[in-house]
Amino acid sequence: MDGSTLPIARSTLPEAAAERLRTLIIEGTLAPGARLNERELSEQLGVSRTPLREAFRILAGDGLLTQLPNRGAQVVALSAEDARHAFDVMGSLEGLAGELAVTRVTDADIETLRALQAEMEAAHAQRDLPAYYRINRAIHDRLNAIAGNPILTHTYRTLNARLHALRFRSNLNTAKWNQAVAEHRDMIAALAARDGAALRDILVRHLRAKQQAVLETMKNEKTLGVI
Amino acid sequence: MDGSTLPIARSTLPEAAAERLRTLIIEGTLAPGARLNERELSEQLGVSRTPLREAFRILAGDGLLTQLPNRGAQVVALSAEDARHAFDVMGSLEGLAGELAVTRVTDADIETLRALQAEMEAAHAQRDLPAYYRINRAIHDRLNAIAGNPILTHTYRTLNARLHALRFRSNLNTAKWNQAVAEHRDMIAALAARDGAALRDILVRHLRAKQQAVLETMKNEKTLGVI
DNA sequence: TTTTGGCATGTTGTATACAAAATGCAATAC
DNA sequence: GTATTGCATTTTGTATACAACATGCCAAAA
Repeated sequence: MDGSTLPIARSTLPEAAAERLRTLIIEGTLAPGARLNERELSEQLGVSRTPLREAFRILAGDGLLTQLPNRGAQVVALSAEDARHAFDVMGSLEGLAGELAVTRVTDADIETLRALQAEMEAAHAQRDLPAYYRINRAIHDRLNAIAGNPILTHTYRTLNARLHALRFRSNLNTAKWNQAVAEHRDMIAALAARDGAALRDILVRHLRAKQQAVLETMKNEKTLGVI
Repeated sequence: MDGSTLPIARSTLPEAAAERLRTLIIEGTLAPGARLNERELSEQLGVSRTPLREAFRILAGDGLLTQLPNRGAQVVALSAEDARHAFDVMGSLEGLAGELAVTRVTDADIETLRALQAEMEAAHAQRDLPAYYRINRAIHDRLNAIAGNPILTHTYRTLNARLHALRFRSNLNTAKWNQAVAEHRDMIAALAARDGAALRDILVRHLRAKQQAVLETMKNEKTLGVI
C-alpha cells in the first residue's frame, strides 16, 4: 500500500495552541504589543503552562511573538520600518517564485490561473474587497506552488503571516486597485509566455506598490491615532 | 545614563541549550538524521527535559530539527533537492542584499570590503582554504549588514545555518576557486560604482556557481557512499 | 514459516510543584 | 514632594512525577 496516502492528522497540544494563538494574533484579537500571561492564557486555552510555553517558542520562531527572559512573551508590533523591510524581502521572494514558475508551469496551471483572474476581475467589478483579497492570495499561493520550492514557500508563508498580523487594509483607491488588477493580467501573460525576467519584474513592482500603499496607510493611522 | 549600553547578557536554559545543540549540529557531531533522546540529552547537557524541549522547538523553527508527535526530534537531513532549493532562495536574498547595499553603502564600507578582499586574495594565493571560507563569510555578512534590512539578515542567517549543517566542502578545484575570487572583485567594483543591477547579477551567478559545486559534491558523496 | 496478539519496556506528552526573578506598593529618608 | 529601599505579590523558569503512546519481543495461532 502507498504509505504516503491517508496520513492521519495528529497534533500535539503545543502545535494546536500555537495554531490557535496564531489566528488570534493575525485576526488582531491579540493586539500588537499585548503581553501574554502564561497562567491566564493556559486557563483560557485549557492546557497547562508547559505546552503553552512550547507554543510560544513556535510563534517566536515565526516572528509573531518576542520573548524576553523572565519577562514573558508579547505580540510583535511591527513598525513602519519593519513593514518596509518585510515587503522588500517578500518582493524578492515573489520575484524568485515567478522565475522558477516559468520553468515548471503547465498549460493546466495557466488555465487555473486564468480562471482565478476572471474571478478576481469579477470581484473587482463588483467592488467586493474581501473576495478580491481572498482571490489575490489564492493566485499568489498558486504561483508559489508552481515554483515548486518548499523552502521558498515556507519562507514566503512565514513572512506573509507576519505581515498579516499588521492587519493592513491598505487604502486601496480606485486607481491603485485598477493598477493591481492590470498587473495580475500582465503576470499571467508573462507566465504564459514563459518570460521569467518579465514576470519577475512585474512581481517586484507589484509588491513595491503594495508596500507603498501599506506604508501610507500606516503613516495615516499613526498621525490620526487610529490603532 | 544611556540605557542602551551594557546590556547584561542573560540567557535562559532553552536558549543556551539550543545554542549548544546548534553548534553540535552544524559541526556534525550530531549527524543528519540522528534521533535525539530527551532524557539522554538532558542528562548530557545538565538540564531537565522541560527547557530541552523548548530548545527543540527553537531549532525546529530554524529548520535544523524535525519533530514528529510522540516520536521525538531528529536532526534534519537535507537532500540534494533541498540544497538546490535553499541555494535558489539564498541567491535571491543575496541579490536583494546587493541591490539594497548599493543605496546605502559608504566609502568607508567599501574600504573595509577592499581590505577583506585583499585578505581573501592572500588566502587564495596561499591556498589556505579555511581562511578563505572565513573571509568569504565575513564579506557576505558585511554586505548583508550594509543592506540594513534586519528581516533579510535574519532570513539569510537562518538559511545559512541550515546549509552549513550540510557540512559541505564543495570540491573547489582551481578553476572554480579562481572564478569565485574574481567574482568577489567584480562585486566590490559594482558596489563602488553603485550599480545595483550589476551587483545583483553577480551575486545570483556567484550563488549559482556555489550551488552547482555543492550539488556535485553531494552527488559524488552519494555514489561513493561517503558519509 | 508467517502473522497476529499481547505484554514489557522505553520514550514522549502534559500537569504540577517549587524556585527564582520581576513587579507594584508602601514606608521611610531626604 | 520626591526618591529610595524593603517587602508582598505576581509571574516566569525549571524540575519532576505521572500519563499516554510507541517499540520490540515473544508466544501462539493459522
